[in-house]
Amino acid sequence: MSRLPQIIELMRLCDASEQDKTLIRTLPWEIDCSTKHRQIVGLGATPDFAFLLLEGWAARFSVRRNGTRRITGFLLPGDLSWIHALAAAEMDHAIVAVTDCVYAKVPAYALLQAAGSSANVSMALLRAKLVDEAILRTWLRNSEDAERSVGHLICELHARLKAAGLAQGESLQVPLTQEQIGDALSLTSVHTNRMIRKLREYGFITKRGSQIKIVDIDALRRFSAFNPSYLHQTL
Amino acid sequence: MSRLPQIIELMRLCDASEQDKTLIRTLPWEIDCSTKHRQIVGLGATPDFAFLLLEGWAARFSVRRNGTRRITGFLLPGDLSWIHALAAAEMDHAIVAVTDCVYAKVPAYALLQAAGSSANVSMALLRAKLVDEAILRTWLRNSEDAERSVGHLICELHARLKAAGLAQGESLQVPLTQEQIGDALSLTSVHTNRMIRKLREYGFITKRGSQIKIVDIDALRRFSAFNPSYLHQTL
DNA sequence: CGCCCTTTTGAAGAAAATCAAGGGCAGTGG
DNA sequence: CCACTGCCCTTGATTTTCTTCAAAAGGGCG
Repeated sequence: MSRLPQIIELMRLCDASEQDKTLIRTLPWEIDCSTKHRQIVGLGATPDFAFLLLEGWAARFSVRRNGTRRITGFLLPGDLSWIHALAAAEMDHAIVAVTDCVYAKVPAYALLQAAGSSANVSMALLRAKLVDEAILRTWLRNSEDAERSVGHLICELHARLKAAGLAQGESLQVPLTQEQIGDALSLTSVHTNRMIRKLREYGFITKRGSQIKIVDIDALRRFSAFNPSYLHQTL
Repeated sequence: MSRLPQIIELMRLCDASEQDKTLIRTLPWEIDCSTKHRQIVGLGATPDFAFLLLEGWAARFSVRRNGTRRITGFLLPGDLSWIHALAAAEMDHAIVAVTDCVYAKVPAYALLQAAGSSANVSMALLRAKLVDEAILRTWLRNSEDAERSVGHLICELHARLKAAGLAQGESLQVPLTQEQIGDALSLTSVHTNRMIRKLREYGFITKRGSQIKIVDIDALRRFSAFNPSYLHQTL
């Protein structure tokens, strides 16, 4: 399983010199996996490893006191979660497998050392964090209108999957239930369903099972006020 | 104006050695100020300096296409904004002065260099970022109920002001209009007003002008599901 | 086939937005 | 010193959006 070096997110984000690439390639790691719905990193845990998702989807997940859930972010293949590990801090949320997942665990000390010895590597981590933060801000900003929120999420997932080489053209595989989409947007599953139907009625998307096809991406992006620049994709 | 070294956020966040302290103290900086409502860092700008707020309040600010605003974070005295500068990235939002402000601009290259030469300094930046992110996540999670959201924001501001030595006991000065609070919580000013009234009626707070007194902080925190641990305050 | 999970639809109710109009207060200028 | 002005807060009435409750209809898999 020598896939890690090929897909590691870091390389997408820095002008890695050969030296940096070697540094990343020689990071120690350990492959692990999780079945659907299992918690990968628990609330309150202090992980001693950075977490690189290789296959499957995961979500950052909180439970409110009243029992409702809130998803505060999706992790797609290639995404890295490292800040709690490097800062030796307790998780303020959990990471849960949305589908069966395969992931690599990179020891925090090793990543810290790599970052300390290469400005490019720490810059790459920084840029990844910038994007994480921009996504969170965008989720906050989006709470404008339910149909646009759903549209925006589809645009975000499409752009991120495409950058990771996981979307064919304007089609994407979204292994989320409408309840999970609702948990991410603070909508009920019933209302989420109606908003998705509206997007279909408007002619923005078609859908077969979990396969979504964006019919007119420019129109959907305009409708949802989606501007991909905040994702800082260097494609 | 040699206040910078005393209040710099970094020192609160790392076990700074004498060497680190010297490193921080000798950072170059430039004092600047802004009047109320003026934009300090614009959308789309690529700031070449980190921004340390010394006096006054500022807000991270986006405008939706329909003209409504969204505040995605408040900057209080002692808060540092650096990631866009260090990553040389365009701002995906603006920073606006809520009140008249005094702030220090620390050149990005100097901060980058300091972080590169001290693991403690970069760890401090990391921990500050962890808190920023946790606050964003918490704002997302809070969209549960308007009265609790207002209560939670009051608790957050109180905890942060207290940590910065800017709150006397359970009283705090909040120089925000109800419209701005609404912009931060995605509520209209009318509804924000009603929710604040409810908090008063419930006996959680009293208010005279912009001075808020929390009558029973444990009760308000319980009501609003506020748990200060995500702020990682080391007090 | 039958079961469970998810999607879909309907109807009623709650939460928040919108529209509209006063009222308080601080600052300004006559 | 008082009227005027602008900004913000406050309250009421109405409408929209979203939730809640309920039930039926796929759809994949043992």
